[in-house]
Amino acid sequence: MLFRSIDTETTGLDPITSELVGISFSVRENEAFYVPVPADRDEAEKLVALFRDVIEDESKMKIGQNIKYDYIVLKNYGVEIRGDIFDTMIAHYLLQPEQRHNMDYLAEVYLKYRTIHIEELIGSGKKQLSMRDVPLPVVSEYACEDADVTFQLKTVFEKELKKENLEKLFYGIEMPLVRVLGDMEMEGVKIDTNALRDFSVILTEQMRKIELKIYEEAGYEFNIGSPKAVGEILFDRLKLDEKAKKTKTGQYSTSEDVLEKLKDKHPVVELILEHRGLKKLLSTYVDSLPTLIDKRTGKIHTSFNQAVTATGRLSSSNPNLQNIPIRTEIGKELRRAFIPDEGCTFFSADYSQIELRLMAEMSHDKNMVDAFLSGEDIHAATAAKIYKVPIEEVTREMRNRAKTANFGIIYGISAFGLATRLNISGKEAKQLIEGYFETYPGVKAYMEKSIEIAREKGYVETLFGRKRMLPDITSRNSVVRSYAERNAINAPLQGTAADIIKIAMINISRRFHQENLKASMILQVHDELNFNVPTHELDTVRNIVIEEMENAHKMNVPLIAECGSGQNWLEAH
DNA sequence: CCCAGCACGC
DNA sequence: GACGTACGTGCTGGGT
Repeated sequence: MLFRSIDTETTGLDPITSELVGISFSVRENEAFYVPVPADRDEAEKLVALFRDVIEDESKMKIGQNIKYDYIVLKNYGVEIRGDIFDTMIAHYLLQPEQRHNMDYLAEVYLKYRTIHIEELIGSGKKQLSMRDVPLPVVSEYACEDADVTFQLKTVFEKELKKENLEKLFYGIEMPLVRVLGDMEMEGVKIDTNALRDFSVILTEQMRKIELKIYEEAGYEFNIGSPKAVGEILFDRLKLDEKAKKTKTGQYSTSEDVLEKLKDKHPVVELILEHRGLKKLLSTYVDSLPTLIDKRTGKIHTSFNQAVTATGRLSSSNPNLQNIPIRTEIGKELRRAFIPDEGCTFFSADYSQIELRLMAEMSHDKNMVDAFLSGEDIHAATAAKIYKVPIEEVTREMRNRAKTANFGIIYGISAFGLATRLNISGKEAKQLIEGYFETYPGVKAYMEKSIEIAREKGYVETLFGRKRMLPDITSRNSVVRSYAERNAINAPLQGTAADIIKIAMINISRRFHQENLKASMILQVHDELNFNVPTHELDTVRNIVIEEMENAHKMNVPLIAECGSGQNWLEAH
């Protein structure tokens, strides 16, 4: 056989820390083998090594359900899954991005077969067993079933991928990316725990001071962390707004934009906002990141999920390293704690305006294409054209409005939405949009065409054929329909940007190996890549990364990548 | 254990 | 008249 499915049973969910319990294989339908792995680490590695020829055979395709997991676990035991791979989870993600992709579901839908669910073996909740405590015949049956089902799903999905024209995207981008992501996760990111400890002390002190001030100003003590309590204080007791906005559950809304507008009415409002910001910073990042450092590697290992988002982007979890603060002065300080290894430099590169460039590229709008070709500041150039002034005479206000309009366009704008964003009247917003479409008529046509395509086919596509289904595009409910229409505009742009950076990641990883570099890619944040680079390799790495990012896909509108380096993420950005 | 509300990123 | 800008993850409070 030219391919085989493989599945590992382990002691947990995290591939970095979990230990192998067994490995199952299948090479034909309705047949599978299970190899139990001893708990003793040395014994285990010896046993796994016996399967090196099978697992590392370049000529055999390896089939797996979420095979990045098995790749990481096995690599920790000294063997590396090589050869082409076929991930059934990701295959289904390309076929039905917004459905579920777990094996139990896939087996029921595509094979009409109900699998043994893991909870039936190890239970769930607090009193969950380890897979190691499950009797051999039971775990063997379960593991073999998984390998068999995965094998059978591959037969179904390879045909579907072909039928849906998704083969290039699957075999050319998503599958090569699996190992790249696995390597990134294993590499991890180093954290300066001393810096975080100091930062925590400062933030906690500040928060305590603000807390006391809040009680003083409000005249009451209440739970500042409870939106319900905050709403009652602001609106029932202090009566800051007679017709306060309520959430759908009937509670007062105390969201940032609501509080922002109440700032002038009472000094407590700004203090509450500050308190919230600090609390978020502490609980989500400063105090929690150190607890997530892996004892063995001394680093943080996120997991990059390749089958979650509706558009093709990656997501990051446990912890999410794609939402580390950058906007506020105090928040961005956190990035000082993300550091390179000894003797290394933190290197960061990001695409400049990739989604707007793709709007220019895909719409062929002459004015927008020219603006990018001439290398102008795109927001200033947009403002100059809308307000019909020379680019030198564009004010900050004009540029800011044009910038918001540019962002709005990518998301599928409405006049009301733009008005709220810019705090201007509906009429002014409408005029701004009209000016925008006069400036970029091709963009307007492209947006209409995207919606038209969605109506005709029921889905939209990226440049690389990634689909997003939009059944709601014909809904009689205008709210539901408008939502689908915005997705019809946004998904091809956001999704194509995701495809392009994935290509860049694969090519960068290949170049690093080819050129025997010790540098490693460690993070992806949608349009940004971060690296841990031995300092003497910095010039080489910079050239490779910029070259591969800018040439990931040949376009008429140039793709530009900008970069920086330093002793931490903040300095590099 | 689950959901709502909120806040962080792109 | 309501709705009102895409895509995510994590924490806390508060209900069951």
